Amino acid sequence: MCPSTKSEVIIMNTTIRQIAEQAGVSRGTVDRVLNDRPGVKPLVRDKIKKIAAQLNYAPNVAAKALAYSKKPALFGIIMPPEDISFFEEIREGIQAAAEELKDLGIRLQYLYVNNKEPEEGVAAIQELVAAGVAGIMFSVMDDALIRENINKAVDQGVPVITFNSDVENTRRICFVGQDLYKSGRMAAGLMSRVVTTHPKILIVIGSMRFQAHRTRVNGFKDWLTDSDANLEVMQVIEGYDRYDDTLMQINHALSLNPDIGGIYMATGHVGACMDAIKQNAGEHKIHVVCNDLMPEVEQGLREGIIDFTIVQSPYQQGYRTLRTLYEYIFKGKSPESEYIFSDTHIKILESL
Amino acid sequence: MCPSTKSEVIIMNTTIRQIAEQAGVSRGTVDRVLNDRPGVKPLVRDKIKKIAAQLNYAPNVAAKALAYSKKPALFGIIMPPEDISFFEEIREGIQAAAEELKDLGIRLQYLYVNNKEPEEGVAAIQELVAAGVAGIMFSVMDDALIRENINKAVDQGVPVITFNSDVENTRRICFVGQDLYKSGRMAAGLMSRVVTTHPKILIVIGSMRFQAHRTRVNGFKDWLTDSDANLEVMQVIEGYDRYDDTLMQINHALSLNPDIGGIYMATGHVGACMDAIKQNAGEHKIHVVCNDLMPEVEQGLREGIIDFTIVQSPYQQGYRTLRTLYEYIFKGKSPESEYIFSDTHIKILESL
DNA sequence: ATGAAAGCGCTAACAT
DNA sequence: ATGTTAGCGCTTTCAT
Repeated sequence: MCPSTKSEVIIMNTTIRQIAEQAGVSRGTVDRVLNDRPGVKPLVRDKIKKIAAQLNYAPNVAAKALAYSKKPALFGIIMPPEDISFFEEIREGIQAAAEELKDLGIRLQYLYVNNKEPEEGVAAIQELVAAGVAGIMFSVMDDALIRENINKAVDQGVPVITFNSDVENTRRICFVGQDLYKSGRMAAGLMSRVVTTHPKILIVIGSMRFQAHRTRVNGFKDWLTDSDANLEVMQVIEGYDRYDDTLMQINHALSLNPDIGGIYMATGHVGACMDAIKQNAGEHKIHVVCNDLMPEVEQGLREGIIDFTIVQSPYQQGYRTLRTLYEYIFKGKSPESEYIFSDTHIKILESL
Repeated sequence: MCPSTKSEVIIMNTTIRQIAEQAGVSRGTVDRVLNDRPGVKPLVRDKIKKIAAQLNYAPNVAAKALAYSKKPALFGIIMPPEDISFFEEIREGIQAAAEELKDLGIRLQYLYVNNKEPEEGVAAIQELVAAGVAGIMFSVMDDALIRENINKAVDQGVPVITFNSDVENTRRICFVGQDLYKSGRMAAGLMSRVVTTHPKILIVIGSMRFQAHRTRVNGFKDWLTDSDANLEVMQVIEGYDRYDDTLMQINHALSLNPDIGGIYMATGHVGACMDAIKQNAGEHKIHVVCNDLMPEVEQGLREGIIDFTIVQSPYQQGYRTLRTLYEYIFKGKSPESEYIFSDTHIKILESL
């Protein structure tokens, strides 16, 4: 037999028993220290912590899971109602992770809150903390009240991970979500490949007041600056996610500039955009690049109105958030980075 | 507080103890039956199996892991050497899954074999079976000798999953790999979006004798038939993965047809293709769509020679294969389908 | 052929 | 403040 190489790594993990022996205490005491439970003299506590660090201790998750199996740790999830298609996909990712962690001592508690009222989000956090959750996954729009309560939860020993939309300037352990800037850049790159004859571009968003919307626009514009493509952004339309406003403004822009060759629907009402294009069908094709994969977008791809859509792997966001929280709580492993970006992918009709 | 819905599912799993009680035997006997160990009267065996099925028994992985922790189950991995970039990514996926399964009672054993000699693959299988592996991940080119030995392993109770390249007509439990046909279709869809003025297309592959290569070509051509795009495949070039052959043939084709507007590098020597294009630079741009993300492709994207590349998530292939094998062995869960396709994604320069 | 029991690493309840 | 011990569900060894 030829160059068939072998590799076998035996990892003998350290146990609390070993730590206990080295420290000259019982395993109960070690357990107390390692899980920040009260009732240990500070001096002993430090000693044990030092030994644990030295021995590179990491808990055995199987053993932990088994011990927890009668009374699993509760993981709280706060997010908008299921009937939003984007969040449904996130939820599928969460469920997939939960399935893998099924026997590993965890239980989920979903709390669906309206994204508009911070008070609901606050109430949800408090309810979960009171219920004794081991950690929280949180996805509600930023707000001072929310920030305050996230920090309060953390102070009470309940780690929080934000996902999909971040709540910055808090002590959440990390954020799992999309790379908005990158998606803006990719949109520009795609646009430059399909828009050849009519280089004037329209960008449509909800509002420049939202950081998320601005970031995509910045990504798009920065790409134009960096590249030598001759595309030109005519106008950034704010449609406030309303059909009428969006339709009217796009109509207006298109009638004023019949030579617009592309529209980047960064956010906002896709249906309105598609209708506007239908109403203004001219001699040349108007190319459309947008984000996410809502039903209207799928429809647009099928009709050939939308060329590309850039998706942000919502499934992956759900999956990674739960797993990251699990690793943090059960293995004491902090995420590598404060920002965990989900993959940014391009989809066309043939991808479906 | 408003419409905040709750959901909490408590899953009380059945244990071998319960089965033992219901069957009026000891847990040891149940364990023997459930793991197909010898030493149980057929009558008792059937009874226990029936009860287990009725109670919808599934083993608790944490408990199983803990019991195995002193002597973890060995998972064998047979694949081409690490220094192939595609397989390195697959390996990263395998390692990521292994990391998650770290405390769950498994250990990996890699065997790197040359993809060209079936005998090496056979020897590897036999070596692993002799070593007492619990299951095998296998990725070596199809061959009668290989097929025979895969079946032999299965007969000896060692489940096999093929990945990346399948070995058909065997009793492997499933195949994890790319959807070649789909990637061919997507390539055609992309081509139609960027090739506008010069609709003649060249397809370059290694050889039509390989099913994998044919399948992509078929996907591409079928898409053309189904759509009303006016693209036309001029020629399918077989370059046998050799630089010289590929370069010469493409050069020949391009000089004969200066109006070729696109090349689909389905497989084969990308570097040769890029050089041919440089040597034949004409008035119009020749658009290139290819597969995978080898270093040359990345280079091509940066130079603007390649428009799109379609990737098949090798990382995901590695990850999913190991997890699927684990679920099969430790949870007794068969994959939903015989074919598990990794995601097919489009990448552009801005994706990198 | 089958039963009994020890042990895997950790938690939690009880004892000191 | 700290030690002791009984599980958690499964595997495995030793008895019967």
